[in-house]
Amino acid sequence: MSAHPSDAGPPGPTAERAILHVDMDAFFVAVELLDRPELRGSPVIVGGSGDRGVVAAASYEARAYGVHSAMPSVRARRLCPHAVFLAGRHARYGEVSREVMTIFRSFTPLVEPISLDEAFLDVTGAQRRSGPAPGIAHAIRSRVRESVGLTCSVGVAPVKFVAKLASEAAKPRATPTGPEPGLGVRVITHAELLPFLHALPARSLWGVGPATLARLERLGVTTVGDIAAIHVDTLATAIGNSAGRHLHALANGIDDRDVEPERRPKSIGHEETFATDLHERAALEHELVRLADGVGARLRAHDHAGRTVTIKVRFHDFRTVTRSLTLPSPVDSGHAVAAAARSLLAQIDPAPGVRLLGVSVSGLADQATRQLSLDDAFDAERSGAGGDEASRWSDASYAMDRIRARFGDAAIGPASVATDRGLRVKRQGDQQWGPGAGSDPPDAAG
DNA sequence: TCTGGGGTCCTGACCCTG
DNA sequence: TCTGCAGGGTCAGGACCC
Repeated sequence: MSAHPSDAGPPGPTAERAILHVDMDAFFVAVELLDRPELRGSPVIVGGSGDRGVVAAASYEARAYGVHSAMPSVRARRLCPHAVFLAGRHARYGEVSREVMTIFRSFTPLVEPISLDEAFLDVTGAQRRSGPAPGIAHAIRSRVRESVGLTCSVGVAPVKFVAKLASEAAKPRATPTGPEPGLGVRVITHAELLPFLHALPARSLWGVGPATLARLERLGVTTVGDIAAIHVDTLATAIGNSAGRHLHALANGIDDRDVEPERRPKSIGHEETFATDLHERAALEHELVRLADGVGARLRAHDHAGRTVTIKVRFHDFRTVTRSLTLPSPVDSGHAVAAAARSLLAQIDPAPGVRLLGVSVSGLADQATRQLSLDDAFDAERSGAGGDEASRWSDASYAMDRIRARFGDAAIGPASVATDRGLRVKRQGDQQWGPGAGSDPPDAAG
């Protein structure tokens, strides 16, 4: 168990563990409606509008037509031709998300954000100050509605994954006649845990996707109750040791994972699907530099550096390959990431056509705790006090960050990402759901 | 009916080292 | 010196999540 900050207070010996899962209702769409109230009551879809885009969120009016998140935008448009398509504003959603998380933290410091629109809260200790967990759940809903103008659904349970399933059960539903309000708060007590769980379809367990479900069905398993009843070794043989034991525990209501307020990222990356496939190596290298520049900027913004550089290439037929390289010491400059990524790209023939390119860095370490490698030390000695080439690029990158902070992202960048229309800079969320309709094709390097 | 972007975790193959 | 083995690191891919 992680230490409970004194503010939350340690749970008494008889206090039942109380976990909340708070999930904003149709978050991206709800934020858009907040800013454009004239769209209320209409089918609204947030997502990529181009041929290769997907739906990020759909209003309950759009869901009534069968539209749901992750659906290709082309199909969504066919199902609901009169829907209003919005491109999505990642920065705005982040802003509202921070407001909502601040409200959560006013109830307990033990808040684990899962994404922009949902979080786990451990209110075990907070119950002494604020009363029983169901009351806290209702108070959070009211506060979010009053302060931000959005609605959310809350699940309350003794364990994390059941709290999540409970919030799902509390959500509004889309029906052909219009949105049907949900419970808002669903509480699952210790006594209700197994009956609630065992009636659910196996697919609702965290970790059961299409592939695992197919294997489970071959065992005759269709519900969570079936998973609980089957022998753990049979499950481990069918879906792998780790996953099998984990699912068996979940199905029996066992989940000792704590709410972790400070989760550190394990990798940082960018990937992008192109509006049209790229066949030329030069064009791909050009995109690679742009993506690597964005990754480097984020590494430095989080004060991280990483040793393993991975590229991901998805071909026109959706075949996807990854290539990775572990460097002797951590890097944080776009230049160093691009150099490693370029050597990996050299192993791949782009001739069949590449639809997606990605660059990521893992094996992250804090800059502050970063050890000077032997190579660094030798280089520093060879070249005097100036350090090695990598650290000079790192210094240059930090200087670039300061210029961007003052004059904007497009003020400075790698020469190879410059076009006659200015710098094409990659930033998180600027193409979240696929290339938009009429996106500019990437420029070939020249 | 065509499949985004940003992640995490797990597994298996392979290689190196003691 | 050779062989077998165990363990760790790296690499690639799959599955899953929001």
